[in-house]
Amino acid sequence: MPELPEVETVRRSLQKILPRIIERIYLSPVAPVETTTPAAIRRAVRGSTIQSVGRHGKYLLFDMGQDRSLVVHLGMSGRIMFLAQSSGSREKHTHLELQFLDGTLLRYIDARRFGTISLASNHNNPFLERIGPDYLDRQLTTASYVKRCRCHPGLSLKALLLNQGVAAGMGNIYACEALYQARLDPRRRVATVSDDELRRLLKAIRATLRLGIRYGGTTFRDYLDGRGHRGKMQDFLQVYGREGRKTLDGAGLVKKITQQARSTFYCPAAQH
DNA sequence: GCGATCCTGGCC
DNA sequence: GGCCAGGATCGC
Repeated sequence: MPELPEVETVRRSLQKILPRIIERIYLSPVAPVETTTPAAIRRAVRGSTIQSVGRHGKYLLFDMGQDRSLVVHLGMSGRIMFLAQSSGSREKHTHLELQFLDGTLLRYIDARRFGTISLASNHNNPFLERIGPDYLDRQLTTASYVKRCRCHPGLSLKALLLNQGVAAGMGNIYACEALYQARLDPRRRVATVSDDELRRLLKAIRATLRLGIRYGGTTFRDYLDGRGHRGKMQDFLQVYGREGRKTLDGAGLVKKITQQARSTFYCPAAQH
């Protein structure tokens, strides 16, 4: 569910309530823990202070100092909730709960369990090793982006954007939106796309992601930020979810196709 | 490169 | 009951 703008919105909402000292941790028996064990997480977390929250692509990195971070990926259905006080029982599918020294709580809820909970250090992060630079990282120059794209000549543009190894943070909604903004056909293979078009694409991607952040992300059903607020970006999408209707700006009809077993929405009249 | 797969819930 | 969903990995 959450893509870069949603994760960034969550990050910002949580940053405001930090730092806080962790007193107690609850992990559900089916918590999606990866590359480490629940016991190691309990050991690392208890008594430590969450100083700040970072983000790389769709990963949230809770910095606990001493070169240790709690890594959380929200998958398709993951949500994080900050609670000023313990209120009754935990929601169904709560997999992680941190209770802070002042009685406040942080909960990670994920029905489908496509998310990830893990531990990392600055120099050993098995997740970040696998993915490319964050799309909003200034280190990702247009020249280096074009170079990275050229490593995947056979991918369609849609698959290129969803590939987190090229650069990280795009998901299905913003990929469709960015391709519309760049006026590029999602079915085109990278090999048929010029350097100029790739530069245009990167610009469109960044503009789309920033717009998503400005509107606090896209809420279709479950997405809420750390304080329970809905996003507003769903009211500004040009193509996503508009099959058979016109693009929001009225440029043309939106068509829905399947690529990599996922829905792509685009406007054949405007994207080439 | 592409499709199946992990999992639950909501909607037709 | 079947299909779909904002993600990512694995095997062909």
